Amino acid sequence: MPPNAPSKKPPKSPVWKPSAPRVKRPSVLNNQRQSAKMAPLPGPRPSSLLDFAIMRTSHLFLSTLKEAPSEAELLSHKLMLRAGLIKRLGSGLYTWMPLGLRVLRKVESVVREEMNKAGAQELLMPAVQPAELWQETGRWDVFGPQMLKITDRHERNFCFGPTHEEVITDIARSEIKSYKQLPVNFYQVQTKFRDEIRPRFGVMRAREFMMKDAYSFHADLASLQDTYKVMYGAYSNVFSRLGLQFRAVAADTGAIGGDGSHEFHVLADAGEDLLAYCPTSEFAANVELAEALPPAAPRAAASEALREVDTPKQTACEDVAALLGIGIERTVKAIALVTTAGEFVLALLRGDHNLNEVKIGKVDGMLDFRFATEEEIRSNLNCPPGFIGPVGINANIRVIADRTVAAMSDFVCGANKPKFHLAGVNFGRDLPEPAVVADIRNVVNGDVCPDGKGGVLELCRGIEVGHIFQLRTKYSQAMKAEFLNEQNQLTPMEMGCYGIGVSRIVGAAIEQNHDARGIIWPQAMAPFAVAIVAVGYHKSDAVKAAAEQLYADFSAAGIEVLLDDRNERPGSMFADMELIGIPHRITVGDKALANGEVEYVARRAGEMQKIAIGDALSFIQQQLA
RNA sequence: CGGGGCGUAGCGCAGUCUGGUAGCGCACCUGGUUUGGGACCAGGUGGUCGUGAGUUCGAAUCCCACCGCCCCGACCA
Repeated sequence: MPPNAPSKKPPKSPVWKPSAPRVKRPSVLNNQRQSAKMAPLPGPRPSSLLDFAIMRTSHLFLSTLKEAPSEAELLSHKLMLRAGLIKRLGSGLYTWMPLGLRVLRKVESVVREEMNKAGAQELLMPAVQPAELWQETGRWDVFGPQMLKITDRHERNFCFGPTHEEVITDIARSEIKSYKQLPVNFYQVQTKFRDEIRPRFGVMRAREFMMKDAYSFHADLASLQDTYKVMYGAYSNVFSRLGLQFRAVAADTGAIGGDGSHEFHVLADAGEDLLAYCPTSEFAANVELAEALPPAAPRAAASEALREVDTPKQTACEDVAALLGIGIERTVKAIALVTTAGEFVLALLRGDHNLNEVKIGKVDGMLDFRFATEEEIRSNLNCPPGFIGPVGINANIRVIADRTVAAMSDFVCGANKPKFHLAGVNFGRDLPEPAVVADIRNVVNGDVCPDGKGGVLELCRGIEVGHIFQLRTKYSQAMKAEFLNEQNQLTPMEMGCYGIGVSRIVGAAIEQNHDARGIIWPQAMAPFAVAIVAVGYHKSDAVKAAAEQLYADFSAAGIEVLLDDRNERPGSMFADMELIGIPHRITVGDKALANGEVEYVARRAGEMQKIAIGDALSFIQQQLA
């Protein structure tokens, strides 16, 4: 405690309590301390928030690292830590340092502009929400451990908001009484908290994160669909403006059905979602949902005789195929599953295909299935795993065949006999036709696109950065958010909700835009548009004067510029500017200056070119246009 | 929560097996020499070795418990 701290305890329950009570100091003292610290800075420096666009490295809090902390695995996470954008406080909790916050604000502002343009209105709801609202919709219990529940001094229950449907619906029901007030679309940019099972990848899967969430209210479904389309467009604009490669994909609409939900993914190899898309059409879907069409050609007639083949050690389809010298697409694998009702089921897939658990879950009775244990396989088929197949099994074991398998003939599968497989197997002759034929596999590269336009699917990975959803009346009914329509009837409002992971976008953008030297910011989210590196600033008056002049000119032109005026070696300055990803760099040095020139390097292209110093401003303006 | 790994200076690591004055590189501070791709020399600052409890004359090191973090699986912006 400072010597002049009050000896009296603060009052017990003050209306307002400063976190560190101390006697008021003359403000002059503070100013003196500040100016004493900051006075030695050369040249003009930012004196207020109005000068936000103007910055120099001798003033900016920059903390770069040569080595990434071991906590980070993912490249974007490492780079964010090395560039000093973020700092970890706890698992899934990050401080946005000044440089990082500039980036986050850039993303926010693009999002705000597009939301406003789309007719949404910004508001700000509390981060902490009373339990009662969540109990109304039943989600207090349903949301589960992902929700951070807290208790106040009166033992009342609250949560730190993981999302805001309940709060916004509460607002709507108390404010909106008439169809004349509809439609309306509210949004906010808020800190959310979701107690993730396993936070990882830095800000890409943090527990506390920044999200833009919008909620629209409508008198009817047509109006909801209109706004949904507008928001779809707004989201596309946001990600385009941010300079990201992205894809909107059809998402699971669950019980609601219809064309009601899309996810927006930034394409990146490190993405957690696998996507299928068609390069020649608009089709794109999460692999969990992408339909695998039945083969175009009907099943060929049987041409081989059924025979047993020796497969002493071959349990995997690819090994069996290799042993027999046939393609793996001639093999069929059987996967043993057990339903919650205890039914033992065989799922048949082509050897090179993989089971899609979401799809098979939609087959009758297969909701909440699990994989059979080795004991269950042995007792039902009298055979160890690795050699099981659909031939000669007990007639009451249900066989679910993938569409592809159902169209196969003369295939190879397990013989239900250790160390043997069967070849030349044919449905209808060697075993009954399968009880169920369904789409139960993941699509693969080269599958025919299900939109019927003749394209062929490709797979890629994506990071989900946005999700739009037609909620319909789920919340408005539960919470009685009703209005009077033109016929004077009380009607629940149609609702839509639209989320963007603002902080996640920063990580996703780096994942998509980096090289060995560091981050390469897309223009729209760069913390600074231009870096001026002054080589020999503290040694050469000419360099100093030229760099300061450019800095002043750029600033006056409204360009966000970072002047590197440190007394560092050039290598360090270049390395720092590259690590933090400034898209354009002007180098001012004695050599080029002697010819009246400066050097320009684009962060991405990396090739240096000389520019007359008088042309620097217009040249950069051209680059930024 | 299950399986694996790690906690030693701001960051990266050695030391732990076999107990005996806590080390290296980077960063930071002072002085000097340097200055177009992360300089060099000299001198320095900084660690109750994650926490607690034990064993021991003596614990970073051995024993026990706890906490935290990271990686692999089920959640999602």
